[in-house]
Amino acid sequence: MQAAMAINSLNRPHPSLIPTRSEVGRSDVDTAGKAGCGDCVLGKLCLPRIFTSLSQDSVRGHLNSLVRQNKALLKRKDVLFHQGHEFDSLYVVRTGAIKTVMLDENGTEHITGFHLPGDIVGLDGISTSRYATTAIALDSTSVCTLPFAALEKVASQVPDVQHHVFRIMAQEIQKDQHMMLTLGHRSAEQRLAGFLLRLSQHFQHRHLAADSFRLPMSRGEIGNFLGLAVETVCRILTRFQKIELLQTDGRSVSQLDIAGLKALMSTPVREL
Amino acid sequence: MQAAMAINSLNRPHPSLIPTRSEVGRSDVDTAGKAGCGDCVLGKLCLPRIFTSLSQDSVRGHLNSLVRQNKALLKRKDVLFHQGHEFDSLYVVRTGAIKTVMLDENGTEHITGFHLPGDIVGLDGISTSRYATTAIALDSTSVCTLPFAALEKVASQVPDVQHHVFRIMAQEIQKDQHMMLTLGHRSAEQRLAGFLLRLSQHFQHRHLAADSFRLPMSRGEIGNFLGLAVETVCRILTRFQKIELLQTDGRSVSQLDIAGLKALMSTPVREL
DNA sequence: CGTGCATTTGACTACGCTCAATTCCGGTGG
DNA sequence: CCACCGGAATTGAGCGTAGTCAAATGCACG
Repeated sequence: MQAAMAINSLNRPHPSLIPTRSEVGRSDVDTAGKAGCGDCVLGKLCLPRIFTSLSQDSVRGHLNSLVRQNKALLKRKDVLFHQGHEFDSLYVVRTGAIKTVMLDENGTEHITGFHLPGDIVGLDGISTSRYATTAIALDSTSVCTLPFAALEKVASQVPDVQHHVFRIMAQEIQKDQHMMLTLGHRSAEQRLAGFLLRLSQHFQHRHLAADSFRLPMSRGEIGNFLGLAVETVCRILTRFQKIELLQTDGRSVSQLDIAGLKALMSTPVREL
Repeated sequence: MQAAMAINSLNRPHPSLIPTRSEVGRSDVDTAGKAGCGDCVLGKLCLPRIFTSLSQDSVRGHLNSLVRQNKALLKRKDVLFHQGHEFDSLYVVRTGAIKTVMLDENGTEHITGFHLPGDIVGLDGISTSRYATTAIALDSTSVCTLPFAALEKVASQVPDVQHHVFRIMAQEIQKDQHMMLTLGHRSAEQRLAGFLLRLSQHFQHRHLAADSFRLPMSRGEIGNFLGLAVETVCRILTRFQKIELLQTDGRSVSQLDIAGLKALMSTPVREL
């Protein structure tokens, strides 16, 4: 199975980070999906962040042709794109969850982000024309494909679209900078509290319960992402349970005390 | 002096991070400068990253009109733009150095980046139409101003320009993600080694000595940026001197052992 | 020439990592 | 359907890196 191959090649450090494209092409994911994405292009579920406020028919036409029938279904551990492969598309997560993993020079894996429905993945590939990370599904996940060349074309014809793409990229920059702050200046407790709050917020925005949800990732992945050892993540979670900030059962989190976590966040920070 | 005011308001936590624009406008920097930026628009010194490979006269005209006479000179500690102020322009550092500082909810300062000649600052303002950081000159610094509205207009008319802007923003994303890795997964020694190497590389690209240069920022600023205490930065620098990886004299660094530092970087990393 | 910040060094502390062992859970095959 | 296996999660013990506090020195700017 090709997807499995891709995963394995991730696990053992690969000397050449630029494998050829063909071997693990987009063919390892189901590109069929249900037909007729048309109605979701401007809807909230599919491309909420890009196309809000775009409604002229001409634009709608452009965008529909862009994403129509460009859906893909991924199973857990399927690879959406691979670090070093030629960049050609962005993807919008529709359901499920995706992690992006960077393999550094030494062969160590670093998770650069978790991406939930509405998020866009692949932006890191634009600068070098090669994906800078590998995107892996954490769950059964469906995505919309946005061929970047086509997106650029539409963007150059419709200023609104161009503007939106700029904004989306700038949002990513802000998000990453915020993460830099977190990693550089906050304690393990605060990192985890912030992480949970961000997840909670995400679910709230989608009209789901903000205080009780399922984590799509393992403790190990959380730790890797936050720069903490697995054991630290565990210990802090149990500590949080003891002081009633939340309850956990495996990957389920419930009774999240949002105010309490926020209070933790505003605790005196390392001044440095 | 208005610039000083701006600095002070940074040092003590300001409840409202969105001050009015007028009080500390762009008027606190010398916008005059020498006339005739025309010849540097496509040159290596002024806008190297944006306009490489653009040479058609039409493009040149657009770009010249964009940046001509839009230069500003900053003195040490002058504020180029202020967090929360309305975003309108990007800036290209021509000479000197700039730091971007983010003031978080708790009033703590976090340095999100140092920007040397050729770097672009202000990208973080695009997403919200307000600058997300305050940009402060570390030295006497000159910048080119790129009014963003005008840049967007040119970008929508000239696909090459649009593409370049996308790339520049994606580069920033990659840079920030790399920083996330550094902060989350590397030891203090490795962070500092990486920091020095990046500086060294920057100077080398501009045909300056790679193994001997002046740091434009204080130890404290380095520490803040790297998520380390000032004392740690000092201690590691003296340690580096003891093992002959470099020599320091105040802010001057010399005899940088680039290979040695690189070796340090590839030392086993925390697995997490 | 003095005041104040930057830098350096030392002593001590503590947060979070490592190593190790156990338990829990999910998936797989009999 | 249950037993088994392997990875995930949890908990404990001990340690090390880097932070905190404190003090001395250096340096720049007024």
